Amino acid sequence: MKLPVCGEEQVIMEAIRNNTVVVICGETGSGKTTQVPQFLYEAGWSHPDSDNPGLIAITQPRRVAAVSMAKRVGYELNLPESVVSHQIRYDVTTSEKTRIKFMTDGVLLRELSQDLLLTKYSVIIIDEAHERNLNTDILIGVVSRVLKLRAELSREDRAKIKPLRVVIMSATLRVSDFTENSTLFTKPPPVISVNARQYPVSIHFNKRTPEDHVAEAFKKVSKIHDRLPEGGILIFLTGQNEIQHLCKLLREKYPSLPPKAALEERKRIRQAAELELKRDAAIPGEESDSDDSDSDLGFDEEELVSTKDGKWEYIYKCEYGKFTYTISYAAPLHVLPLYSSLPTEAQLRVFQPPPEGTRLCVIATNVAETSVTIPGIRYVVDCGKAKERRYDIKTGVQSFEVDWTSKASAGQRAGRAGRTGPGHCYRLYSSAVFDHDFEQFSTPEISRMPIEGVVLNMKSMGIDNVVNFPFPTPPERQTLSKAEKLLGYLGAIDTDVKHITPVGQAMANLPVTPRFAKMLVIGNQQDCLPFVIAIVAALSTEIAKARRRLMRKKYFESQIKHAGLDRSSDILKLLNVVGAYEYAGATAEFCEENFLRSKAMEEIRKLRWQLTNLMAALFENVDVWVDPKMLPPTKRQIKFLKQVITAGFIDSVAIRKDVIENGGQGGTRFKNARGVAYKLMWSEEEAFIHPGSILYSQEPPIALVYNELFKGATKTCFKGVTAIDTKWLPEIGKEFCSFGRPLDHPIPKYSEQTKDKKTVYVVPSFGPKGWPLPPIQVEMHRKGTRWVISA
DNA sequence: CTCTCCCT
Repeated sequence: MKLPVCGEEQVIMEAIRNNTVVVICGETGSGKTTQVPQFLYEAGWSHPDSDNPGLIAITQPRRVAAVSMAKRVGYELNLPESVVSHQIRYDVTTSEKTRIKFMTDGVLLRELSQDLLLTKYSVIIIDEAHERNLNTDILIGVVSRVLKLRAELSREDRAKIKPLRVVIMSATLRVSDFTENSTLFTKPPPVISVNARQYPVSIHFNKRTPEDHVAEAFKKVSKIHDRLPEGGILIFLTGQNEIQHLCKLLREKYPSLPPKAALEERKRIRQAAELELKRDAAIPGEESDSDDSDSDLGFDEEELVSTKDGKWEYIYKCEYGKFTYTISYAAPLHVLPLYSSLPTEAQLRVFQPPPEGTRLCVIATNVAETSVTIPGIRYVVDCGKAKERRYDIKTGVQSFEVDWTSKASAGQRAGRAGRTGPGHCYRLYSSAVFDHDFEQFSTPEISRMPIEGVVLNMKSMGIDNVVNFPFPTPPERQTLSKAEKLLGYLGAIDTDVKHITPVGQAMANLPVTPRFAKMLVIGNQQDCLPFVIAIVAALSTEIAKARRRLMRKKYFESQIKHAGLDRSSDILKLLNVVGAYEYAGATAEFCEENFLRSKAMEEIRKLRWQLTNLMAALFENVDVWVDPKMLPPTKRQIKFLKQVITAGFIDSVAIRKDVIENGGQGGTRFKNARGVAYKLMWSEEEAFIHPGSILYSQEPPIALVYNELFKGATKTCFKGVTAIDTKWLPEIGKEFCSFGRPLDHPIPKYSEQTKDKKTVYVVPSFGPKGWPLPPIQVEMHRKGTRWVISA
């Protein structure tokens, strides 16, 4: 079958020739991703002698897509991967012969900070723009400026610089944020719509919206499986727990062993019934009336009446009439979970055909909405909800909340049933809920996330005035200023003019979030850089594996083991884990035994290599290598590492409530951290050390820094805690500190001879709320008539 | 004691 996009080749190519920006809309299955690069290639684009000699670039939001699309196009054009290449974070196949390059959008953003004009390229195709990912949005903004620059330079010297073309591809028609945004494109770009190769999907709404969508999904899947013709079922739920629960229910009801004999029996009974009915139908007046009392499935071929002791009673209907029979088995269902933290092997099982005589039934999260396409799906069951990460920009508190998805995303989910043939989508909510409670589109990522990384990246490209940046959807002013403030605390930008500093420039060269980049640039002391790199690599990757309930004790033991000598930091515990993993030979068995996700550990390993090479390349006098037999840090190094961590999280300090209320001194004695409240810098709420932290079972520290702050069902908890010494704060957190008057006790000491220097105790106050800290000793000197604290 | 999904 010819791809729908091929019918539009003329229109698309003409539009690209006549416009610098073109938008192409076409749902999954239209073939735009694989075909548009080929149209360009075949029309001579990227050919060294042509008018547009630069490469054809296609960006993807996901690594797998970049790699597999490059393979596909290379295969279709019969060209090697040195010509149709890909580049993702850890894998490049480009060569000097490369003509078409697939890459993740993050890769192109990084290239932009090296070469703002994108001189290598003649066309940039930005795919999946409808997903509104952070990187894609930023890319569209930057590229809109590059277009103008290239156009100007090309007018001056056409022989040297050619204009750039941009193609934005979207699966939905939500493109007005791009087309009608005059700060982005002064003249609205043309929009070309391509039909999709998609079969019709009938949508069935529930009459009423149930409280418990898992129970409702169970009922619906049972009905589909019992009554409807073959075809895979895909169920959308919100998270791992729900998925595992439904898996268990369905596996109990429909054991996956295929009782072949029973299946044949069912077929035999039905055939016999049909024959008999056919014979009866020949007698006039004996036709049965086909009432469709159960039309909610949209089928009435076979109806399940009741089940008793594992016996199933069916009413079988065909064009000749109706027939009732019982059979004593439950047809097997091949039930598979699918969510992203599942090991790769488990995820790959959904692509294999289910065992003979069983029906595939995949229970998935949002992964199956965009990134994973499961073959053979004919029925979709959609709970209509999705789990979303929320981020309170003012307080920095994160939470996970389950809410209705958008109409656009419900449409995507339904579409999954129409890839191989006509399908059905059962929505476990009423059409009234859909009409009234569903937003048209999901909120773009940029409106939901902290963006200090993006802002630093823009500053490094020379964009100082980020407020004027042509965002497809501008983030809130507060989000932007929060990002600039944090970059100020980290020393990455000048606090007055908000211009990038040399340190900031160095940080921008590192492919990690600014906090972690800060830790790297200050970490090259006392031979600590390899440790800092390992810590940053681990923090940048999701490390922990979901714990199994039965193994609670063992898990706890392994936590203690991982903590090693120092038990005052969850982050140093990560360092120990990385070290132990490498020492054990980086095996999957080690991960299994120690409650780690091997996928994450491999990612950490690759990231350590990347960061190590980068640090060595970026900084003179940095001499690091990846040592698989990395020894644990010494006591002195541990202290330094904690100070480095403090610097990275200097705006995430928390102090014990009882200590603050006691003027910064003394406080209550606690045996463990259970119920011990901490005060936060940016919120009036209190927070607690999570029971999963290594610090929970010890006397809680007076002060700590945390990686993340999470709002759970009952209270707000820290994630990734490091105990710190309040004495460090006046130095590491200068911008947050002020000092009160010298204390009378202990008595100030004056230097013997000159009397123009004295050592005194002062009470520092820290943070936006002026928390009193335990007194520290400082040296003061006389300046004119006043005493000032020496630097 | 429970974590949707991605990326330099």
